[in-house]
Amino acid sequence: MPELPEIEVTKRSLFKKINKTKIIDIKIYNKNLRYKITQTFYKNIINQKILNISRRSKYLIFHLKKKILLAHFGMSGKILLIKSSDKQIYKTNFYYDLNFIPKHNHIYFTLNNDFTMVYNDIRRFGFFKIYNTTQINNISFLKNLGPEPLSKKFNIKYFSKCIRRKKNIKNLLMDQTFVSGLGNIYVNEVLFMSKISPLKLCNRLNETDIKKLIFNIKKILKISIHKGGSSIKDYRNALGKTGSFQQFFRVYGQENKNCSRISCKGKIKKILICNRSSFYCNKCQN
DNA sequence: CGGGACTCCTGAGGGC
DNA sequence: TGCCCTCAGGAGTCCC
Repeated sequence: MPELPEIEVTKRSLFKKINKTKIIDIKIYNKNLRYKITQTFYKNIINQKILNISRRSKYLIFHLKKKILLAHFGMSGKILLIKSSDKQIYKTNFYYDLNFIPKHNHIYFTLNNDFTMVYNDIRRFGFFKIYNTTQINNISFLKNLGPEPLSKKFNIKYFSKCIRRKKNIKNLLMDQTFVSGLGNIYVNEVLFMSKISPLKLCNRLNETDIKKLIFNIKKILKISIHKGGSSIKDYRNALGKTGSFQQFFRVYGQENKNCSRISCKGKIKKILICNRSSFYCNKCQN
């Protein structure tokens, strides 16, 4: 599920429902995520209150009383809340029945307000890790991340400093140390909106290009968050609702279709860049 | 430094 | 129905 908008939408629904609650039970059904769940996982976070829930890039951060619980969803991870006393609303599909443990539900966190937070991840590329609160500024996964794309730090001055590298723009935008939170879908859409080829080299971008890229990155992320993220296969927010931004994709997954720009007679092409699919219009993206 | 190939893992979908 | 192949929102490593 995992690019910035989907994590942000998940964070917001979690914040609304389980912030300030206490973790009163943890059940681990599969320890083998991206990193193995350690023996001390349970004892480190049991009976701790969730003081805050935040997001950095594609990471979710649970600020507990004594620990930091860091989560990353990989390619297919998601978090779902089950409310045991309100099955009428929340038992909308197989993820939601507390009496049946589906194959890919790996961790259940029972909270003291009747909600259970379930981590589901088909491919198990996601992970949970625990840190001491004093380590918050020293977490390796967070330390090297570039600025948040929606922050003021991500501006023309910063961008201009980074484009002297002889690298293509697709890879620069995918590089989490340059800007953190963009993934394959949104990079494709941003480049289309900016009329820039994914293969264009960074050192050939002019100031207009940079302005367009920054503007479209911020705009597309904001719209997607507003639409509840993109549900391509089965992304849901923590309350089981799908997002709708996938209806607005103009290039991602649109191979061989005509370009959606009225005046453009181009076709959407698919190429591989660093083994990831890149979709672009062969006419209007240069 | 940069990028291509490959890895982790499971499931969906297409072709035959 | 079944088998085989390719591909998928991430990200790290190895190699040239």
